[in-house]
Parts: sequence; C-alpha cells; structure tokens
Amino acid sequence: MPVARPELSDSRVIAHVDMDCFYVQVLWKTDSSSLKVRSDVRRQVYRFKGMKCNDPILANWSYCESVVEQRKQQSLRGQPTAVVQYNSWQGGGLIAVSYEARKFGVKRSMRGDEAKQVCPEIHLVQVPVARGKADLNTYRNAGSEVVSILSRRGRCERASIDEVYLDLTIAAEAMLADNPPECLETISEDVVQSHVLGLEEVGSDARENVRHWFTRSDASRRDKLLACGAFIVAELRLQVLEETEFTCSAGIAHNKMLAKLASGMNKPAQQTVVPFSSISKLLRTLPIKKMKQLGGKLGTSLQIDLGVNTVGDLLQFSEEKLQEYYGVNTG
DNA sequence: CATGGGACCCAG
DNA sequence: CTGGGTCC
Repeated sequence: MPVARPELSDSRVIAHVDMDCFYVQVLWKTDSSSLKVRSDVRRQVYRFKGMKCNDPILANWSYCESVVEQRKQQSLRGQPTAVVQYNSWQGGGLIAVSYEARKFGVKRSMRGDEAKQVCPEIHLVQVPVARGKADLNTYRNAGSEVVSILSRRGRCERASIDEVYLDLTIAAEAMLADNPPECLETISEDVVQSHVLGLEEVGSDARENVRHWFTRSDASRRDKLLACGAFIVAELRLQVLEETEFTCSAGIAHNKMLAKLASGMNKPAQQTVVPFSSISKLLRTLPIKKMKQLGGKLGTSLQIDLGVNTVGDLLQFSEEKLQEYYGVNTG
C-alpha cells in the first residue's frame, strides 16, 4: 500500500529556503561561468550588432541582447528590474520581478510591454537562449552555489531552481546539547529579527518577545530545537549573502509543508519560525488553496465538491473518505 | 499559440 | 505507459 504520510509526533527541524526574486538577483552578480561566456562572445556581439548574423549561436537576436544587457548588472541593484523570456511577442513574458518593480504593480506573467506601461523606467533583461529555448542554466548553477553552502549544516533537497529544503535535525540537536541559546550571552540581531508565529505581537516590543522566546529555559524540547534551527538558518543566510551576494527568505518548522508555508510569510530577506503550539491555530483558518498541491483543480474540487475552505474543515473527513474521492495517494 | 517549459507525481 | 495536474 502506498503511504505518503509523515510520521506522527515529529520533532525534526526542517527549513525551507526560498531565494528572493532569484533571476533578478543573479543579474546583479558576476559569476565566473557567465563571465567566461560573456568575454567569449562580447567582441562578436559588438561586431554583429545591427547586422545580419550567420553564426548559429549568435543568430538569435535575443541572445545577443541578453549578453549586452548583462553588462549592466551592477548598476541594476536597487532599480526596478524584471527578467523576461522571449521578447518577440509583446515584449516577452516576465519570469522574475525585483521588489522595486513590484511597487509599481509589475507582476510575474505580465508581458514586457505591459510592464513598461505601469513602470516606464523598468529594466527588462532577457534570459539567454540556446537552441531556440530559454536557457536557465545560469540560474541553475547559481542555485547550486547556494545549495553547497546550505549543505554544510544538513542534508539538502532541491525543490526547484530557487528553493531548497534543509534537514537541520542533527545540527539542531547538537547545538542544543553543546551550546543552547539559553546559555548565550548575546544573540545576534539576525536571529532576533526572526518572526515567530503565535507570539503576541503587541506594539510594545516584538524584538524583546522574540529574544525571550529564543532564550527561555523552560521551553519545550521541540521549541528549543526550532530555536536552534532558526539560529543555524540565520547563520547560513548570512553566509549565503557574504559568499554569493544573494538574499533569501526561510521558514523553520517541524516538517516540509509548514516550512514551505512559513518561508513565504515574510519576504524578502526574512525568516519565520512555526512552533508546534502555533500549528493548529495557523491551519484551522488557512485557506486550503494556500497549501502546496492544493492551489489548482484539486483545491477547487475540495471547495466545491466537499465544501472544504480551510485546512481545519478538512478534519471532518476521514482519510478513507478522501481516498474514495481522490484515490489512495492523493486522498 | 500567447505564461513557457520542464520536472515530477498520480490515476487509470 | 499515457494523459492530466501542479509547481516554479
């Protein structure tokens, strides 16, 4: 029988790391492989610009443009920018949008022309093209740099080009045994800036609440493990920033689903912890469509056919009942 | 044609 | 295996 159920009573420490508008960030950076390509081709680009181009590699004008555009990279920091693929039809499709551009209402999956209308000063940069297709290898390689840093502290699972799950259970247990947060004299600002779900965020001093949560000696073992995990993730995110210039956001929780949910709650360049005690409150009212796997037709079917709107509503249905509707695994 | 394409999972 | 769904 297929089983797709997590273990009961789970105290793993799982992080989900999500790069902020990753394709845009990659433009800001100069990595060695793209430099090599650029210096190879730069001379020819200038030679071919405005002419008929017979070289099969350079024949695609989009590629020439993208090579030229990449030279602007450093100056694009802090400016409204989007990465587009295929510029020939209505300016190409946006696949990443900088936070500066988002302020103007520029959205992913707009066309380049559309983005120019709402944000005339936006910089549109094309992804490289190889064999007539968008070539994402530059971004894939940049993602690998991040994975190599994250894997210093735990096992990594690449979830996509710009997302990684990290199992920090072992590292958190070790930290709890050797050097628990409650014994630390000072706690770095990066850690205190974490968001912890379920903490009363009264206007007075959220910082002090977080600091207290991290250092309380009477916390449950689960909470202490998550606190250690959040420490480690804060360190890792700093190392990623120092070594790659990339910022990312992260969620820290007891399983992948919750870590993924949390990483998207505070962006960019922030991290969010989901303590065990906050889970039921969080899920009871969470719209089902926000959960991974339920954003499409399955989620719609849950709403329309079963009247399930929140994760809490789902509890009224037995596993067997759901399997009747959707099959053994999906159910 | 007009969000594009690839990776992965599942049901039948 | 194919065809459909989902994600980025």
